[in-house]
Amino acid sequence: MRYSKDHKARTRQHILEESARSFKETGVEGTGVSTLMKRVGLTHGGFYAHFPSKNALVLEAVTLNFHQVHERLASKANIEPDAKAQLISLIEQYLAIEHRDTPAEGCAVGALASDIARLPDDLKTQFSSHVEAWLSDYASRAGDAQLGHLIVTSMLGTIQLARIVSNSESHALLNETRKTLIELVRNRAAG
Amino acid sequence: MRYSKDHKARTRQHILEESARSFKETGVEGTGVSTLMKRVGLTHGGFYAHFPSKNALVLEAVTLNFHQVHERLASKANIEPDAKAQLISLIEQYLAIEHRDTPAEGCAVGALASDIARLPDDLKTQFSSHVEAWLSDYASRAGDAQLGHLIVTSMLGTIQLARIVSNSESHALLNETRKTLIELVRNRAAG
DNA sequence: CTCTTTATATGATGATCATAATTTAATCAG
DNA sequence: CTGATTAAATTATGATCATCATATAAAGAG
Repeated sequence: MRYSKDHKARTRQHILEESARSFKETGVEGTGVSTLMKRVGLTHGGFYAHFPSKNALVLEAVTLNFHQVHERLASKANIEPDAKAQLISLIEQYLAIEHRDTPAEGCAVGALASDIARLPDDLKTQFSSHVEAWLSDYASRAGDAQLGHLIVTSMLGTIQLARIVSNSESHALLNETRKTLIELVRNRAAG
Repeated sequence: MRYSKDHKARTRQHILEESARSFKETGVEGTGVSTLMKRVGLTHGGFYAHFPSKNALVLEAVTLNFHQVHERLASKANIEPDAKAQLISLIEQYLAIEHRDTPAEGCAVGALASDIARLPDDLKTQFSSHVEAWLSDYASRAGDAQLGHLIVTSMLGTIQLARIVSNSESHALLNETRKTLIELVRNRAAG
């Protein structure tokens, strides 16, 4: 069953995208190679033609997806005229009900923070720079490292708690953190 | 091998404590019943004399441990003379390097947020009230729901990121969030 | 001192896991 | 249009998973 030249590359990409979704939905340990390949429409044996191990896939898929999602958020935010409004848009998108309810389409760290923390040290080292980039991106957008980091950590904690607590509490928590963080951005010195 | 009257109760307690540690170390899916029972010093078959299912254990162990750990933090904080100093002590303990480095002894939500979010709905519903109690405890300690919730969400996000990023970044992040949150507590209206 | 009770142990069940060797079949080179 | 190449499928590996039926043996009752 040989396919066209770039078919392999497209299949690889398909595995990467589908696995990112799977990991975010059911966790890294909760997603088996065979289940994953079934979702891609292939049998599990073929997996090892594309990746040397499941862990190699985890690293690549989570990294790629983390960037894709944050680029998606940023591209929408960058429509806003100034840095302050852009940062507010990022906060609003991250703390949206829609983001809470669709972890498979959302931020990989928000969905997988605990799983990532438990990854083997070498994988974690390879991934950590991207999280650090997230922190420093928000620090520079806020014009203030302290505020930028407060926004990232609080958004992360909030979306995770919002996915645990009851619906009414969850709704209140999202709204409240959103309001709090936006207030802090608005009240910061200089525009 | 029958043992003394309350031996079963003590074994059950031992399973609860050891499993909480295991879950926080290697995740819910990463901890098998047989591995767990080995840690307790028993074979895996006996598990079902104590719990109807692994999920039942997860709920009970995580709930119990969550309370135990937060009571431990509170009892140390309550040595402080006033509410403000107590809240600051809670923040300092939660964002300590020691807490980052010993997830097995630390806050269950901090170690298992992603896993808890993926639990079956009925378990999540049973657990959610305890997380809500955490939020409202800090809200009342801060005398301000907005500030209390900002503290909890930011502490949670911070400890998780601190367990992912590189050591130097991690150290800086912990120190900074600690400083930011304590500042916010100090500057709040009224004492 | 024997008998019943029951806490723990043993061992089996069938599922699913990650990995990999082998086979099949479709494309491309000659 | 034949033959080498190779993407994907099949099938096998041995480990581990959650669960449970059965066996063992020690404690407490008589």
